[in-house]
Amino acid sequence: MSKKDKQFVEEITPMEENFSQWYTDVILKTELVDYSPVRGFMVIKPYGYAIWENIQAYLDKRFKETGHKNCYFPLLIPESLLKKEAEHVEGFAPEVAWVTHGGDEELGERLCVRPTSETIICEMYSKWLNSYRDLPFLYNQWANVVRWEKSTRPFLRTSEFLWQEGHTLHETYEEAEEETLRMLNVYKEAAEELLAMPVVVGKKSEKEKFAGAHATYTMEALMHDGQALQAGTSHNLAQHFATAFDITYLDRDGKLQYPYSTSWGVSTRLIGGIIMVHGDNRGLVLPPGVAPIQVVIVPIAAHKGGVMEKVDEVFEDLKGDIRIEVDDREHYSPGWKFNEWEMKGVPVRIEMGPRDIENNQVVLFRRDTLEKEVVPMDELKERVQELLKDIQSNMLLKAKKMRDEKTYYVKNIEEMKEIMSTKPGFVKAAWCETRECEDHIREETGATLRCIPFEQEDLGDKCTFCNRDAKNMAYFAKAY
RNA sequence: CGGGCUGUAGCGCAGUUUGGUAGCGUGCAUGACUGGGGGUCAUGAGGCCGCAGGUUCAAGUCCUGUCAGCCCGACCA
Repeated sequence: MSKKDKQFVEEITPMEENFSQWYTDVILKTELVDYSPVRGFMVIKPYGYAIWENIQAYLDKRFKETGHKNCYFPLLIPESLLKKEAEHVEGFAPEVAWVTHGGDEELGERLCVRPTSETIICEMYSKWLNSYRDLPFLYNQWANVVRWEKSTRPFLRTSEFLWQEGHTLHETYEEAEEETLRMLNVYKEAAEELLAMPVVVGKKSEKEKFAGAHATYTMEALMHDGQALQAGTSHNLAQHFATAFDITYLDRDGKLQYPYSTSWGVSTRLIGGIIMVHGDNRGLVLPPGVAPIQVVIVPIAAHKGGVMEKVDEVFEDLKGDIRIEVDDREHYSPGWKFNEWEMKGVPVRIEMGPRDIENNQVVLFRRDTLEKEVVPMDELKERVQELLKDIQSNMLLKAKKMRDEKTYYVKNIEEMKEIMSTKPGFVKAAWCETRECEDHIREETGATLRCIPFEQEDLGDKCTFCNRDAKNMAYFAKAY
């Protein structure tokens, strides 16, 4: 390896050496984000934003298929509204940003920048709901929210982030519960089908649930460093917000009733998940489903014998179904471009040079396995489509394998402590579901309850940690 | 919030110990040659040394404050 090569490789800190530094290096060098002048606020650059747009497109379609409509509620919420639901305000108060002035004038009531929109949406819902015939309300909004965080990391925890928040009203508890689980399932499918990110779905403990919720469901993904990422949540709010905001309607019998509400959201945090589940020491590895560029064509010796003509031909042929770009920059060498696009995680690269033109073939490179293959020109389109599908499914398999390798059973808290300090990951255990035990586990091991999974395994009748009667099998991990 | 570290050209850094004309590499611009894994040569442009005070004849360098970022930990979801 030449001195220069070595220098290049060292641009990204190896993940085994320092995972946090690797993450920081990757997001900056691949131009997903940049830091803004305000602490905790990030700029999402075009390459990063394009990933978000792809996530949005998929989810927006799924939301509409499941009967939801988009709308938009204001950024600012009067303090009096925020305070209406006691647990909710207690949970969010420490991290809301306040607007106190309009121009030079001090406001009569200060306004908070939404940390989430339950309150203002419920306020509006109380005006809009009159009859059982109006139900259900199935609305979603794509928005930004602000939570004043003490320590931040781009995508994973920022003071402002982009997300969608669904807010629904239903006649019965059962319907609300069904909606809550339906949307969690949409998230799970998005994670697995689109992001190739395996998730564990289940319920949060009382301690971990959303401020003001009756029950919180979550999907949890495991990152390369063995830490879990809460990748999406769905809350059954029961009648908590309806009563607090006095949302009422007349039912079939002419009686005044409170509806049941839900809320659910995923955010730009998902992008952080993609990076940390799939990335390697060369940089990003993007699943074709969300990759802004799925295929890049790198012409070699572009000025020679009909190379560009053939490149244009291939580009025209593929561009209808595939997000494809031609890297025709003349001042970079092919080798430089190979490395650049690998770092940026483009799933498939097509190399086309004089040799290929002569033999009526191209060279294909796939980012997930780093393998090259030679393909005859007339099989190219078919092969590329096949390859994109194969990469997508292979990435999910690979991620599942990684997760399974980092998922452990333990016999007691000492064993868990050992695992958390040496080879962190998911720990499955029988659990009593008491707050006392949960706090103890956290203190001893640094791990928190991730969820009580829907898919249960029989791990015995006694709590693995405190020997009380176990209620369910649960997942624990250190979390982002 | 605590501990450690950093801020000098787009990026990576040296210069700070011992105050005295702003440096290197890379990138960028132009041109030529090159082109199958981070090319070669030539010419050129690019600096409120994070910001604000202070000490001094003189501050990138010393002092105070402040802002931002990174790493480790705590907190939070």
